[in-house]
Amino acid sequence: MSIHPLYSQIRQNSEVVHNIKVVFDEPTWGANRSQVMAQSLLMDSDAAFFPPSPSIVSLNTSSALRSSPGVARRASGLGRDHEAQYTGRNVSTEKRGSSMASTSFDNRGHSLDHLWSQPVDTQFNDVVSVNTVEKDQGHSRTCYPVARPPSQDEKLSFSLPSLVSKARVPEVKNSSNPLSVDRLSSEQKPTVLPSLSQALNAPDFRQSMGTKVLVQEDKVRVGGISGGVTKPGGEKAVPLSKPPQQHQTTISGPPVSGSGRSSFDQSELDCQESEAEISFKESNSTAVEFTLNVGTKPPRKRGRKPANDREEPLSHVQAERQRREKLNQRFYALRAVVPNVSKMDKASLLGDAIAYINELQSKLQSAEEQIKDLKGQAIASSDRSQDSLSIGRGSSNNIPVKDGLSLRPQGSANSTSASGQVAVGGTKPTIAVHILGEEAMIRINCLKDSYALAHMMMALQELRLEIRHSNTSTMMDKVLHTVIVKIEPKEHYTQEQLRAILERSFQAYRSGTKEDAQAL
Amino acid sequence: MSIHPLYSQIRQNSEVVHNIKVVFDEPTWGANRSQVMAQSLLMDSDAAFFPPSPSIVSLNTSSALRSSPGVARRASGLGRDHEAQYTGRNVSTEKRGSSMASTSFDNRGHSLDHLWSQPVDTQFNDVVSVNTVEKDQGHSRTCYPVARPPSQDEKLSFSLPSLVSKARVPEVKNSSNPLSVDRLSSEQKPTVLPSLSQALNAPDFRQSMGTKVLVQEDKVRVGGISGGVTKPGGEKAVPLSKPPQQHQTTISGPPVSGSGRSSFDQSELDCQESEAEISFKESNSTAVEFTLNVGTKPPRKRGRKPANDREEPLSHVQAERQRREKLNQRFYALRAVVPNVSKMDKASLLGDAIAYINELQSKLQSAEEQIKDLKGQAIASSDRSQDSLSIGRGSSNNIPVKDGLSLRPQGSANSTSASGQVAVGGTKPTIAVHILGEEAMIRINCLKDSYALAHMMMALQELRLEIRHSNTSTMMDKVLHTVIVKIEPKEHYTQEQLRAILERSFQAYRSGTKEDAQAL
DNA sequence: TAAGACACGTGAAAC
DNA sequence: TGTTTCACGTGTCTT
Repeated sequence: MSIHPLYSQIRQNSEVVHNIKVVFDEPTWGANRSQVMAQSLLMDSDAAFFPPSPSIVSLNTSSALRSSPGVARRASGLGRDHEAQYTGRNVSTEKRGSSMASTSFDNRGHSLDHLWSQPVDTQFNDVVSVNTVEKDQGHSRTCYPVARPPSQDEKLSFSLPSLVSKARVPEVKNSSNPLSVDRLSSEQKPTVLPSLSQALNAPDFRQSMGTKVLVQEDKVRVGGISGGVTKPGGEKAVPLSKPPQQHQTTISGPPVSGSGRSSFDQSELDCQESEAEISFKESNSTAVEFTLNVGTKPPRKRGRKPANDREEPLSHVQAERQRREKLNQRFYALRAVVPNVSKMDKASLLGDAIAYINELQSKLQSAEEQIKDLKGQAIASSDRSQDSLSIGRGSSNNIPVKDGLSLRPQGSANSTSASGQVAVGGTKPTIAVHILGEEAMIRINCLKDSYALAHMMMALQELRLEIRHSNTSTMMDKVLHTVIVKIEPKEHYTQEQLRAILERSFQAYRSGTKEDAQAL
Repeated sequence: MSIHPLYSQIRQNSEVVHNIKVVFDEPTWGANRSQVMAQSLLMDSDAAFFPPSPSIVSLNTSSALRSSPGVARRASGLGRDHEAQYTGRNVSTEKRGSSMASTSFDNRGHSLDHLWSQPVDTQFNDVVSVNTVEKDQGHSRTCYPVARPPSQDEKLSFSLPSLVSKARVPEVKNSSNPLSVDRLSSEQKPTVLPSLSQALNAPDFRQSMGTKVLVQEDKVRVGGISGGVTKPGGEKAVPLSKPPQQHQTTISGPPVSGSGRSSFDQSELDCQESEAEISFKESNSTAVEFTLNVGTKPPRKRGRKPANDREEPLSHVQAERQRREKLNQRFYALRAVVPNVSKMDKASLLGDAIAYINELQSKLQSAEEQIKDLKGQAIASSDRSQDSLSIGRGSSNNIPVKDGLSLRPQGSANSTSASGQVAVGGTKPTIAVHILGEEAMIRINCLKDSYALAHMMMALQELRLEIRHSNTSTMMDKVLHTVIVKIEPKEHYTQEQLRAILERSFQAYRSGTKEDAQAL
């Protein structure tokens, strides 16, 4: 084939940018992240993970109980780590392509992480990063820094002379002034850099942009071509300066091939004219991709997507980014739940998490065994006590007894329950009682409005059943209460008895409140 | 420069493998993994991570309560998915480089994953995977499928003609006969494939290996070079057949540069002769890396690391690989300890792990409380039985609730409360309110007997705050209620307001009931 | 077919 | 100083 000739030809243009891909995508990573973020992290896309229990709660409450120090340390560590990590990441991200960029973030306390998954319209980022991605830059450079055979045009589109990536500008790591640019950015689209080359060559242009738009600049030391790119503020970025060299500029419209699954996949199959082309691809949200191909090959058709291979990678990149983000989120969440993780790197984090899980498991196991033992013991003793010593202390234990009174079956007593939540009798809550040893698990399933828990609590109170643990979960319009109470050994109810009692007293309560309400 | 000449020169050899890196690493992913394996995984190099723990415990208990369907689904999926995923991954991994391989695993239930980190002597794997990694294969292919300029030798070492990767052999996904090879394999080291080429070209040689050694075969369609590699059964794999072409074989010794932090880092800086070299790198345990470089460049000095730039990237690559491996190990280990993880991808795995940890935490907490209670109770009862056990079974135990009412105030009665928690009015419960969005988290910390939850519920009911979630935990004589309520957007309380309201109404309740009680 | 998941190699950066 | 970690873009494969 004519590889040789082509090759030499290319060689002459060795300094030319073969392919420049500019991606305008918000970094989405805030410089400083706070605990808040951690929380938001937990609740992000898959809330499913954290079943009924709001993770936050468990965090503060249970873990606090369990290992406060760890938590505290974690918290501090978390903030720091996050910050460090994210800033780090941010920076690296910007730099990645080959040139540089700085980014700003809003410090509003909400994490930007979820931006990616955000429906776009709601979120706008002040951060504009112009990411010039030369595919295979690293590789190309590594392999053949100077010249490459043109063998395939499509290939060509990917190859980029390594030389390009050398010039770099000092980057702004933290744009300290976040300014509430979020909303503004969309308006600012017109503020485009005049020309790419200009942009690229002006190390400080960023300042001119103010906090609003931050552009990574690329110093592309290509033959004669300097691609101007900028201001993707809006959805549609407009290429201001066209590279001097021959090329067709193709601006692909809004995203066409969205994946559909992820909230944002503004993937787009921009046309890739093989020869010289500028494809401007902008994600439906903020990410804009600008591809400039100065190929040596015969001009590709201008139609949509030659489908050679370009478009794929694009949305692919986004998808991958998303995936990474999600994964990282999980890591942070994990960091949050595992005590003593502090700074650790991912591997260590995982290791710690595993160790922690094992620890918990073993502890739990031993605890359960212990419980079993104790219970067996208790039962034995209670049996004994029953038979013989059975106690009487009748009324016993409640100090607070005083209020206990209301218990009266006739719910009339406790007028206070104002709500009058018409807990209609119609939907009678179902009450299930399960007695195990000296504990009973009571489950009440009822409609949300019935305030069954309150009534139940009152009933339990009157019955002098000590509440060991309770849990309430709502689902749709139903609510499930689970209460674990301690039953005085002396009084052994059967499950059915207890259930009947509860139901009655519960009903009494309800009717009582209703009456009260009506009465009032 | 002499690029042209070089280029053409290379071109002639376009079909030649520029760089072949063969990594002897066991796939480490068993086709079918069992729980057992998980444990073994955990105990691998960092035993520290996994204390005494019986890893698999709670699966059925708590989760069943919470989300049985999900669990069920997951569980069922587990077997299948795991297999699929792992086999799939395995395959893909093998294939990755460019050529092919198949792998087998022992099905004995132990995973091979930990081989990497294993001290070798203890563990031997029957599984041998020959992984030919040509760096940048994908990239190279994309760019210049056929020929590349030799520009830099160092680059060269990484580049590999894409052509190579096409031929592929059917792979054995599941070696069905695991045979207890583990112990045997160490003995079998001698069983090496005679030559790489042979091994590579014989698609069925695997059968010959029997169940014991399974080799992924690579069909490297390189010019004349076929690299033969096999049988790493033992610690040190011995390169049997050397590629026909010129090359220096360098076998680097055991790992040199351990990171020190993680228990296992068999990182190693193998010497990388740039030109033609076979670097045999074997991790301290089982991982052996075999690198064959057929460069076009002038022979680099054979000394250690020319330090031009080759060693950096190389060891870097190695290090990164190692890191990834470690991370993956952790993932697998995690997969092992977390129940119901099934097929999940990494993100989901992490999510599940987090959920599981939360679950364990809460369970453990409640279990501990229970234990405490039980113990206290036991003590109390023993005390009681001593002191007062006398009494006959007074009213108690009667089914007929009716007596429940006996409740009559006058704390006098409460002698029973073993703890005698004088829930005096004195100890006012502390109420904390935290508003987040349209939800508020209310925490009440009070003495166990004060029935604060009942009161609080009533108060909330009156305030018409919808209860989203509630949780009650007891600890010693204290009880912590956590309630999450939904706040109607229209009525925006501040935290303090809400707190005050609650406190007031709560107090009112108490006094009210108290009054009632007194009144009665 | 298109989307998701993974591993890889690489540049940058932190301890 | 260098080892190690990280994120990224990409290719491959699976579903």
